[in-house]
Amino acid sequence: MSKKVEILQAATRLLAAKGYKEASMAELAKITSVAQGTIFYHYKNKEELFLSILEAFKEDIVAEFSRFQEKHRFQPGLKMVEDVIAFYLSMVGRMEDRFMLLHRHDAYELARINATCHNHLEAIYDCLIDIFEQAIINGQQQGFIRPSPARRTAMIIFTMVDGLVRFNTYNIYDAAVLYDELIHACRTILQSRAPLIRS
Amino acid sequence: MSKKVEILQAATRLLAAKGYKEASMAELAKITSVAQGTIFYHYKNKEELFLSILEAFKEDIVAEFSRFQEKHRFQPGLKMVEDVIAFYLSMVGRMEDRFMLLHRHDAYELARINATCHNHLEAIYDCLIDIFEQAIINGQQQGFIRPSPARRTAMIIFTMVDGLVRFNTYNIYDAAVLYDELIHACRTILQSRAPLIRS
DNA sequence: TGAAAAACTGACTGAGCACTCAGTTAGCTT
DNA sequence: AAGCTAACTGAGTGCTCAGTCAGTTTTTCA
Repeated sequence: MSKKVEILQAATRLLAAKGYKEASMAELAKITSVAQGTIFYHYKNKEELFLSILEAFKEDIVAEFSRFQEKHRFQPGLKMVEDVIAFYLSMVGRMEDRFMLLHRHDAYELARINATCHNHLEAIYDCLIDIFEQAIINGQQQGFIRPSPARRTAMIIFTMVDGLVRFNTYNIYDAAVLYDELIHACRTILQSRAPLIRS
Repeated sequence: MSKKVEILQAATRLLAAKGYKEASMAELAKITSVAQGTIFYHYKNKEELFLSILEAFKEDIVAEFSRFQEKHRFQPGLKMVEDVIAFYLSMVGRMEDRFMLLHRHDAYELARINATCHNHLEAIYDCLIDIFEQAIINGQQQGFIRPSPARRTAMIIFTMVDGLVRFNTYNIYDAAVLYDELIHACRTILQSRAPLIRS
């Protein structure tokens, strides 16, 4: 593996664990057994390195989405709700570092002044929500999921699932306890035949 | 107002806006028109200042909770769902800085090695979730809300509402668009009489 | 094989940082 | 007014940091 890729991967881990400002280039150099100068040979500066991490994340997320689409296109019924949540959680597990990065403020702060960063973030979130949206549209076509604006419903479901992940990361509550409750809540929101009672 | 309180308030704003590491004591001194030494006269170090901010937040949140309890104890029906969400969102608006701080990683990182910080955070989250839990228990007693483990349901609702706030903070999506969808989803999850269909 | 290009090195720099401390000022008591 | 304490000052200290650069090693390819 090239030094450039090694640096990128180590940087992902380090920046996720410590945050942008706390992670130092000296430590990154030490971890990758490389001189500090080498890092700056491959990446103009710390910011560009950070953007490269985001870009690689974006590409991997998009690839995950295709993978999901192939697997789950013909999955019938509400079982799909569990599946899509399980898929999302497994993805979080496989890309723990990057989801940690996504839960930090560094990227959003940079996005305010850097269009590239903003675009990467937008693409990542669009893709994450696409996963839920596709499942909802699929379920609606089959009649298992009640009609609703699929995109917005997907965003609601996404915030619920992501909230669980966050609880887990923050280490304040045991998120595992909430898993069944979450599935149940999602089913309730989505399923057809449950009459809507407005008070 | 005493210099000590002025420093605390300015620090809250600065740390919320910039994050723990990015916010410098020199800038804080400049903002409050005070010598750097003055800050360290009142607060032993940056960490103690940060803990003081969290402590003040905790106290204010607890006070908000009593305020809410008095106002909403006898609110009937599912209207309460809108009310509790509106109350939460108004609270976020009134204490924007501190909720921003709560959405950063700084506090959770410190909580890992500092018990005081962990306790403050736990107390804050407990209180925030209490607001939703109380409303749910209330609704369940009146028969408007289906029986369920109130605490866990409250946590689910909390993550949804907090997710909306986060979307808004992150500036990636227009969160306002989701408000009606959120209320609708919460009602669906909570209301009685909607039969539970397990596939 | 030799020369050009690419990859890599690490000592160095200047800026910014949290925190200190010897000294000054303001407020309070008697 | 005198004496004491609490509040405040800001230049100074030692340290860490991102980024540089002149020089060395490795790779490429004709």
